[in-house]
Amino acid sequence: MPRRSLTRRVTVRDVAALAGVSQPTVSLVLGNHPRARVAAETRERVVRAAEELGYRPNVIARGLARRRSYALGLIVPDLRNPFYTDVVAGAERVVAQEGYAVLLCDASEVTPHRHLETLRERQVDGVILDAVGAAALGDAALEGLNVVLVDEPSERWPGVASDAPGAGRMAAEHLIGLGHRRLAYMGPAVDAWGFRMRERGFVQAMRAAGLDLDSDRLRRAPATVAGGIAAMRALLVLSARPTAVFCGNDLMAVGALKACAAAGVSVPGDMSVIGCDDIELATLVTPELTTVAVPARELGARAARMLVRRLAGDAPDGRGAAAPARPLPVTLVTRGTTGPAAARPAAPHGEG
Amino acid sequence: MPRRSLTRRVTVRDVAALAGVSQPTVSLVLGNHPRARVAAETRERVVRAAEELGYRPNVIARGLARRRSYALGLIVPDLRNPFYTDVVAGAERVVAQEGYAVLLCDASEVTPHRHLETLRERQVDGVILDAVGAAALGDAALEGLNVVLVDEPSERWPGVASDAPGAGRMAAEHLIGLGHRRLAYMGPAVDAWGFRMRERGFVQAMRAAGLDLDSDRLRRAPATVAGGIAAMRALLVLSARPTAVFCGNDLMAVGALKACAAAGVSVPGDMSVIGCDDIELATLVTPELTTVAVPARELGARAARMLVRRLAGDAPDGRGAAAPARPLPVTLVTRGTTGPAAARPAAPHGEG
DNA sequence: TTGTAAGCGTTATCAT
DNA sequence: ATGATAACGCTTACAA
Repeated sequence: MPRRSLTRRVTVRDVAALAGVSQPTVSLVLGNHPRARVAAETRERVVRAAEELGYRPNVIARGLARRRSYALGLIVPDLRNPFYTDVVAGAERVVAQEGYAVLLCDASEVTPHRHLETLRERQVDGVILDAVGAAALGDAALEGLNVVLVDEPSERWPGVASDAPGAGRMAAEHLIGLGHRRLAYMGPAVDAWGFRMRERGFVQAMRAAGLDLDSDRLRRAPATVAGGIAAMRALLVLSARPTAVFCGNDLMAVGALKACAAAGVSVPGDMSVIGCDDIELATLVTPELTTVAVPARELGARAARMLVRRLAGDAPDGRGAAAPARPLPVTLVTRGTTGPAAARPAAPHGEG
Repeated sequence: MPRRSLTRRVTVRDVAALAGVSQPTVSLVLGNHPRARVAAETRERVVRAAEELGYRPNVIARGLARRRSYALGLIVPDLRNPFYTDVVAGAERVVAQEGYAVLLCDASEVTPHRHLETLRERQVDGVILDAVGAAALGDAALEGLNVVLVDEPSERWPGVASDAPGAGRMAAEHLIGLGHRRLAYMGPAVDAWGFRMRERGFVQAMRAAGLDLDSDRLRRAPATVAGGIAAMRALLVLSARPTAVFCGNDLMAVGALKACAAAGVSVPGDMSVIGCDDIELATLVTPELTTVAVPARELGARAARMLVRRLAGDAPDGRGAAAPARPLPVTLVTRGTTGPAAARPAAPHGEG
């Protein structure tokens, strides 16, 4: 076999030589150009030569010449949150099909700014930002990049979003429908559109039902399990303890559950808990978590498709969100952590 | 401000022009070459010019010239398993510090072969393979690549591994120490070193204690929650039902827990369950999962360091595992899902 | 110490 | 239909 693995890399030149054609001809044939006008017989020879030599195009070189890297950046808030790995999976698949590579960036390890910097240096053709606060990034950070936003609508950049206000509304209506009147919300302080809207939708639906969200019952904490634990602990010691709580995401909700268990508060007997996202974990806790399902994969896939399409359409720096795609619907998933409000609200437990 | 964002990209040439020096000089200064011999005053001018123009090096072009891409591939079995996202996080941090980018590949979405192909085309400087069965990949797939293996020791490639046999042994000893005699194991059928060794260590420790692993009590299923559910279901209907089971990883263990709950089998009362990995999820189920902790981040970090070092050392295709680093220690984490064996083994439950 | 020239592997624009 | 030739942006001898 004519493997020349340890020697020099095989280039178009080698292929050209073997096929007995000029080097650019090879490029024409192998560049899978749709309508490359080259004689069938020539093409045949080239292809065969390439195969025989085990030729692999050098994407780097191609990128340099075409002034495209065929690489995309994808920045997510935290890969340890399964929700985002789902978004990634959705995007990755689409993007791979189109021949792009993905530079995955975890904003919890390195700041978005630094990531953007790196991505720029690597000449990415575009960037998907998922809930990393694009607005707060400053215009310069995104200047000249092809950007698509996930879950942070903007006038400036196109993107896709889930129906976050709807999620909050659904949570509230579900709880209120169960007879709860003293509701609470926990979510992160970060200025992320998704969380803000979930909260807003929740509050609005409460208002619509004539209920108020006392400031004591609005807890700010990181959108993690630990944050959920902390927030729930704070809620549990309130003199007017809520009977139900909506958590900004499932991770927090699971933390809330843990805190209840630790405090001997029964769920959903004494406390109803509802999350948001519907990650796999939601079905792994006991009781299983009631939550509002957000289509993570779909979010990722759509964003990717949108970006890829834009790149193909040669809109190098196209401003403005095109057709402001309407939000992806979310759905209530009733499971075991929400139940009817007790006849009379439970008083704070004594210790023991 | 002299921002020329929408115009042509800023290149070394522009910087050279503004600084009034030749283009290679700029390259010399900005290429952060350790001992680049260039007049302090010149360097100063260049740096200032670069800053003023907002110059950003084009990593692609640099790669082409240096015949290096400063990109690494990282292939993991499944990003939905938090264990692997931890490995990724560990690697990512190290690698980012060294100025490399990571092309993340999920072997559950696309075959390792295709990933390798893509990575080759992108001229990655090296690849980290985590438990994707490098041995079974065939020599050609890895030929000419700089490879580091995680959790699959090989004569051919260097790598790092955890003490998988030790994990199995610890699990067995823990269970046996609690008085269990009828043990079971569940793990995937895939030919992955880690799982094989966990199993082997488990079985050996049983033998050492004069116990046998009946084939009925050796269940093969995917290393997922669903797999764990299926495997546990099968165990529960055995006439000689085990009193304790070691699960190949935590995901399976959680599945096992769910299956027990669904069947009304109390854990650890009627069944002890021990997992392996110690992912965050282990502390989120009730009762919390007893497991053997494997240092995921550390595995990723070490592999990355190993690879980066090799690349720096200019060992383009260095064969052979260097110092066959000894395995990273694992530790038993006793939590709530294991307990003493019941005085007399529980008979299979009737229905009701 | 600095500039000149050549080249990295491709693609693109011309003539032919 | 094909083949020279010139980029792409940067690095790296080697010459000045």
